[in-house]
Amino acid sequence: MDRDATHVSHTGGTITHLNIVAPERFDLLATCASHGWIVLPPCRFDMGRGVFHRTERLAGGQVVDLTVLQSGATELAVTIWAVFAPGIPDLQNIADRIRTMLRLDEDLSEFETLCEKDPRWRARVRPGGGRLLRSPTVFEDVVKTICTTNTTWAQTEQMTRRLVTQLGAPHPLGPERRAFPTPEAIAKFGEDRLRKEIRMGYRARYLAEIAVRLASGHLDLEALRSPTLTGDNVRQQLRELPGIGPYGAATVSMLLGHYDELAIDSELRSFVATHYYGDRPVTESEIHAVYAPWGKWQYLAYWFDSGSTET
DNA sequence: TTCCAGGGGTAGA
DNA sequence: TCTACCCATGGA
Repeated sequence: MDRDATHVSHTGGTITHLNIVAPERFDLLATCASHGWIVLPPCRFDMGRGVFHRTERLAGGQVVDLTVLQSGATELAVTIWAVFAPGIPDLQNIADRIRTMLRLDEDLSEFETLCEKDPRWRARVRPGGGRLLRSPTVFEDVVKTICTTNTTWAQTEQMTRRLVTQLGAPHPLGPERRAFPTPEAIAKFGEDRLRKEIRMGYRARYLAEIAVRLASGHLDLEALRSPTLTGDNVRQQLRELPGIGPYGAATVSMLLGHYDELAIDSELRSFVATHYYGDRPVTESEIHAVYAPWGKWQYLAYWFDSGSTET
């Protein structure tokens, strides 16, 4: 938390305000529009008002609704809707999650300097660009990534929506707003119901196994945030998860801030073929050749090259 | 019907 | 390391 919070009580609940300091050149709209995750629950975005919404289940189990608005060049105004008065640990917990989701602590100055050298890229990377939206937990990013494999984006949305609607903890003042399900909730639900009710297909087995390993304490995905780990270290550990292959590992490691490897999927393959190889089929080495000059920033470079603001 | 979508696991060479 | 095949689901 960056400043003292204030809160007022009202019928049935409390509203607490919290200010968070953002880095220079931060742009909430650019960050929210940067990744398809913005349309997957529990994320919501009010484009007209520029307000980012999340429903979060805090460490103590209470569910809160959050709205984030950019109130100044380097200031974010957070409003917390709850049925209790959040204490200091709760506010710290909420601030940490927002900082993680919006990558407020990531140093992108080297990438920005590289973009500044080329007018083409300077125009492409909008002010505040580069901070790609992610989830507050590695678990949520892993689950959502598995939901993107070998399926359409529409089905990814449907699977995620059913997971949150059926398994997410509801907000006490509005049960239509739910947090992302915990590993415990998914483990308890079980593989069979994930397949039949969430319609995850063969992904049900992968998700059930990961949830059970997390819930039983045999797996700690948050440890992957350790700054001592390299991108290769992170991807190697992710590859040990069922359902996470080369694409999934590169996607999640990118979300963890390692941009040194491309996640090659049908989308990237198609983009590179169209824009660099006259629309003919391309090999992986031809794809790598396009972005290799960007070194440790190559995935981020691809992201802006493709103008990825997809939904 | 058949194909395939922001792939992954496995067997066999 | 590379290839072929299978895996659930649902839209075109």
